[in-house]
Amino acid sequence: MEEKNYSETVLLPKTDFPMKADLAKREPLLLEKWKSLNIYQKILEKNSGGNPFILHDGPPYANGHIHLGTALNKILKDTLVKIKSLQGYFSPFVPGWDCHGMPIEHQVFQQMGLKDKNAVDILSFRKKAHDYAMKFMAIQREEFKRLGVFGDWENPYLTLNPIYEKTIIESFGKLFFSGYVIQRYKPIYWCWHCQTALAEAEVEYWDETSPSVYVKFPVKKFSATNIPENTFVLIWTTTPWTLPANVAIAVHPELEYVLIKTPLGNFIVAEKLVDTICKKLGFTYEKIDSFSGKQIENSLCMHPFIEREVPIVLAGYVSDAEGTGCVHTATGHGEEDYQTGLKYNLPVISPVDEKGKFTDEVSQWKGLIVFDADPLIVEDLSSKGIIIHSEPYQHSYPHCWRCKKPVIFRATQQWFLKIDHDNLRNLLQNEIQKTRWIPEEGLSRISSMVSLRPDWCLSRQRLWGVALPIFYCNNCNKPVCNEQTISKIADLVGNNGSDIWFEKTVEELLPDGFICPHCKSKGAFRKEKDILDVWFDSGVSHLAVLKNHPQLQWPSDFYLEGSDQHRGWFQTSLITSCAIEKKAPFKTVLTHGFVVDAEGRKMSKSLGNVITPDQIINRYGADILRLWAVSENFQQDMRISQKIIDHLVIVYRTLRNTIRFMLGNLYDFDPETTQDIELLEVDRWAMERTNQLVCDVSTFYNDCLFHKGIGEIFNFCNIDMSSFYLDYLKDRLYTHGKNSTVRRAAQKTLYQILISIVIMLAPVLSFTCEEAYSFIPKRKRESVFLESWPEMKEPDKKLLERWARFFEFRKLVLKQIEVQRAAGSIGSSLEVALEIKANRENRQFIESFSNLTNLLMVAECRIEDGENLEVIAKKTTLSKCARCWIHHHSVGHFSKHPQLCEKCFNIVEEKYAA
RNA sequence: GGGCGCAUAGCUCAAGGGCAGAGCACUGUGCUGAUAACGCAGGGGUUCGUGGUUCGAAUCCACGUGCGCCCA
Repeated sequence: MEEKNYSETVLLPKTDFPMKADLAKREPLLLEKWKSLNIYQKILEKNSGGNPFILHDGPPYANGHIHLGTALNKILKDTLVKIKSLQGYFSPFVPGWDCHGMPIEHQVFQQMGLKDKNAVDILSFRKKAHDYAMKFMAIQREEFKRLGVFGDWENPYLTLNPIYEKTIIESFGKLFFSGYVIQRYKPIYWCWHCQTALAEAEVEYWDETSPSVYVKFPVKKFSATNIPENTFVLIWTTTPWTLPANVAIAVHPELEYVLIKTPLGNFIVAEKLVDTICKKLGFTYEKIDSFSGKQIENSLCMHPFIEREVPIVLAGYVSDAEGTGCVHTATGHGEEDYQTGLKYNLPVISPVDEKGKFTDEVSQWKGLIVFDADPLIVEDLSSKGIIIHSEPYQHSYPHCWRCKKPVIFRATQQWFLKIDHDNLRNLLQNEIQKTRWIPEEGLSRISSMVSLRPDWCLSRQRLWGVALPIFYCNNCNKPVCNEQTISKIADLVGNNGSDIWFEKTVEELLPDGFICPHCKSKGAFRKEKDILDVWFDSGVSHLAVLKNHPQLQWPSDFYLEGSDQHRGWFQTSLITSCAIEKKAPFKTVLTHGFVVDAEGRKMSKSLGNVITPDQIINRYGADILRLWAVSENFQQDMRISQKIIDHLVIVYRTLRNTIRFMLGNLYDFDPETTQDIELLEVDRWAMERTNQLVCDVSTFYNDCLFHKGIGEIFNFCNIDMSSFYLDYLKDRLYTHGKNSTVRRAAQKTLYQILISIVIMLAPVLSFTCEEAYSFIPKRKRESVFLESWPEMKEPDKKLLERWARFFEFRKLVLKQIEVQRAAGSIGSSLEVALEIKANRENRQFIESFSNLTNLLMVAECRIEDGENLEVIAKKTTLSKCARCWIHHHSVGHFSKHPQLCEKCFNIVEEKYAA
């Protein structure tokens, strides 16, 4: 018999949506499309009447290329904004950059080959720093666009824009006027050789040998017990030159201290260190008494060689690992000492000038560089019996990164924002409570930080930033900052940029005829030399951006940053906002973890485990990177590795193929003509399952559980669609009449499902969904992003439960088929004849499904009464239809087409007739 | 050293006192009309470790280990 080729009579899928994604090549084309469409503005126009959803972008630093962390952050923001936009919210996204600050200053310094900061021409330096920041802003902007992030890229906010800088000045002014800003001494790293302040990052640590000394402080008043005459607290230090600045002795509240009697007098030291000390000093001792550190708090000693009372204070950082357990405290020469000093209201003494020389206050060693004075101090005090032991000591010590000389801590005047002024700290805490933190741990994290945080030091001794808008009267030396001066400077800066402070003279910066508000002098003034901490720049972004941009509003709905910003931007924003507006600038704050490698270690050059965004984009496409960003739970650390990427590529292919299959079967579909077509029960199941999916995904997305949303979509495509519904539909789509109800009903269902999936995936797989969308017939908006979110309908639970039971039954059937397949008796399930034995209830259930053989994709299904439920699979005896491949008793009944079943015979006849 | 987290199959994640589960990967296999595609089945676990509470612990508690963020 002649084998006819019926393939050409079968309605196979057709689509130009390629199976191979080729994202690295195709994505740039879609970027072009979005650009020419002006998609960002179109979306805003579409949603102009919708409720606003304002996500305020935290500004990345305009230095270097983006890394996976910055990419992750922007992708998450973009995904959320796209979801909200599709849901109809008016959701403008104004990206920003942090442009001032030290890293750029460093880079420019190196580029210019400069050695001495004091010799720099400030204005030409700032011009270069400006250009540097703008260059990297432009680079990062292109990199963010390449990720498929939508936003107002042509009008980003930059902390170096004059209009932004104006807000910085005005905000500082407001804080100053309401009393938040104060000036106070604080120790900072200081290089006496370069005569400059150093930032933490400009200090290098390496080993150095210093004189370590044991110094006795006579006790004047003791709070714990009665003590004998001639009692001393013994301290230990490796910086003898700081002894003149000693203002206190710190002990640990929980440590045990002892009073011992020795040939050299009675000493108080930590109990654990007694033996070591006495051995080192070469004397025997007798223990007289003991007490906790807490008990001796507020005792008084005398400074050993200066007329000064020295209290005993408590500090948690005191340890009994070495020394004496009693810590020499010089508030002007150490950060910890300084913090302790703030708690106990100790004076800040720092008798050292900018050249590292002792001032007049230290008459014995005045004019000597402190390190040169060290041996003299040791010699002199030893001879007086004040130092009772000294020896060289090797330890890690900070050095200037430029001249490599050991640095000192030196107290200088700095400006602070007082956290406890006007009940600010409590307001911060209240606003923290009112904010929604995702994950919830964020609340306790920031709350505990705020409860302990010190005042905010606003001044920096640097070049690249906004100058502190403060003058000093040359007559009374008092700082001057009021409405008049701020108003003038704000205008000047707003019109000319912050360089104006360095360009103009004091007279030009001050209002005409300005009189010192303190001493009424009309005389000369001088400018503050320090600039504002860059964290202040970004900390007022909510004011500079949300209040000035016509499409935005204050406060914002959402902040979304890495978890490190609990200390950084969240806090600085909250502080400026609460101090100025008495309210938080955000309603919800979401944090994500950090990008780490396969083993959970952070990425670093030294570990050699760095993966860059462009490596992934160039090889796999931005959609793969976007899929990664939302596939893991970003509230924890985010792992990435080749293995993970390979896995994502497979996930992507599955999603793409599912979409492609649906598209391929809709090539001749027109939703207009099928409105009255009635769905089969299985189609209604698919629709209800889709309803359920839309509800679940929407809920997950709204809770920012993107990975769960994506997981739901993936499982739906994989399990509900690929494994069952699509496989089952092939017969209806391929072999039934082109316009038959069963085929059109299938298409009508597929069309709805496809649109739902493509829209819900678009915020993540933006490129792929945009591409796929353009192939959906009769859906001719310019972009998938101009669509609306699928309608959330309550799914028909009863129907879904009925079908869940059907799938249990199907599983049983599949298992039996596999048994036969393994035995070699059958191949395709279409060859299977099922013999089912079922009790009444089960039988009724199974028989309630029409077209059971189609649903199970088998040839025959015979049901008999039996116990419970039993399925046996056998090979069918029926003949296979050459066209639809279904085994059917009608095959062979038609002499004209002896290989066809009745259904196919009719279709083929009709076709040939037509 | 301190604060806040995290640790479940090779990978990404569920289960929050009651039989440790899904998808992918892997292995076997079917189909050849989604074809560099698709279907079916299978193997795979010291739930980071130690101790405790409990009839019962991946789950609650304590200690420890490793990792991350922040601080010192």
